[in-house]
Amino acid sequence: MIEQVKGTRNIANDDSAKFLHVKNTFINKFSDYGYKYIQTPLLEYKELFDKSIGESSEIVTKQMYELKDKGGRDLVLRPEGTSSVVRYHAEFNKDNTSKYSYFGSMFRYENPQKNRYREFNQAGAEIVGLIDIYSDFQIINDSLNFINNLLPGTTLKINTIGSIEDREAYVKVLYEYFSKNKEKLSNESLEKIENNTLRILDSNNSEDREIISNAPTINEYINTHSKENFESLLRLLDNSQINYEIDFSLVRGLDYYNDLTFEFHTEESVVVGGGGRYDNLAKILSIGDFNGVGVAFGVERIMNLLSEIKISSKYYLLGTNIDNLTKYSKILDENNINYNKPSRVSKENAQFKEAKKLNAEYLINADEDTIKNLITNETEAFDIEVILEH
RNA sequence: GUGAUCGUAGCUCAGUUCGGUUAGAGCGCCUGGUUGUGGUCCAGGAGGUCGCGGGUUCGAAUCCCGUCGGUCACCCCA
Repeated sequence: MIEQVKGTRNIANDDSAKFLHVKNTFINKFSDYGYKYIQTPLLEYKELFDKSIGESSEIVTKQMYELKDKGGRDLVLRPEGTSSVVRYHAEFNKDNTSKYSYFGSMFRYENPQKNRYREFNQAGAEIVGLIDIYSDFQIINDSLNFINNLLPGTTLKINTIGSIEDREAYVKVLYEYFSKNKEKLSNESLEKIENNTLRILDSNNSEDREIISNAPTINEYINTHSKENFESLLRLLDNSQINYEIDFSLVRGLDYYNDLTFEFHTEESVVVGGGGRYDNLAKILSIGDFNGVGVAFGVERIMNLLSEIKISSKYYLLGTNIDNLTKYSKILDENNINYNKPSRVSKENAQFKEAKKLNAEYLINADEDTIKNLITNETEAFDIEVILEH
């Protein structure tokens, strides 16, 4: 038996309807809001993510699917979507400001568990170009409208992490603080002191809790401009009656963020999406000097929280005579009626069972020239005019 | 990368402790009949490299080692 590749998923059976529901809702909503759907390649140069996500991030150091193609190029299966959108924008749309939405597979090599797979789908939106606080606001506002349509009760957590320079200064202070308190830190956190100091802050380890709670907060190191922006954004949210929770420990996994970071938490405390501002990403990639703000949702995380979606076919065409079946198919097709039918000419009882299983409303019997309402159990002579009126 | 746990029919599982005829059940599927109060019922049937590889043994679904995969947690993250 050849089994599936570890961490990949087959979207089939009950998942199919959920997947399509999430995808259609996302694309329709964001397209109504004016975001242009974009599909970028699954393959990108490794360099794109080395530079954008940052060499200190685990995504780059451990989790990328890397491959060399036959021309010797260093490629990766994309681990996230923002970098590709920004690459596209710089190449084909540089001087404009655009809203983009995307939907598709991302790849990260890590051990699978609930809500985390090696190939997973992200639904994302970006505003790239010349942007301001209103751009930040609408990414959050549009995201909340989308996610609360699927998962009511999902809430916003928000933070500002200041400029990249602020963060560098803060990391230095934090490094000194943790170095002085090394003996109180857990082994896991000790490993992070040199390369990933910031991440010690969101350790769940009980040993670390006290030392973290007394650590200097980033708040003191954030420049006044960033602070003012954050406060105006919070005012915009207040005015729109959007609830939020400020969480100073909210840092994102990707290095390119500055100022705004946010996450969406469901009632079950699952983080189904997150995003932030990335004003320096184009500069980091040396492809331009424009800004951006974006969001990404974990499609499987949303799917795992949806209750079962039942799909039904309104009409089911039944028959044990192939000529009768094809005759009725022609009539129905010509009148643009969607209907289901048996995969082959099987026994009548089996066809009837299938029609019931698929929650069909009407059963067209090609052998008897009748149509039966399966809810009221009334049978009458088949008449295409009656169907067209349904 | 680390740890726990599982893998027997399409699905859910029994059998594994303590090795022993031909590996079972329910559901689903197929055929014939029955049924128009049509999902029922009756009869028959198909379907299994016991995840894979190696080892121990007269003999392995069962014991040992390895490996692949599922689930969950840590790390990390959407």
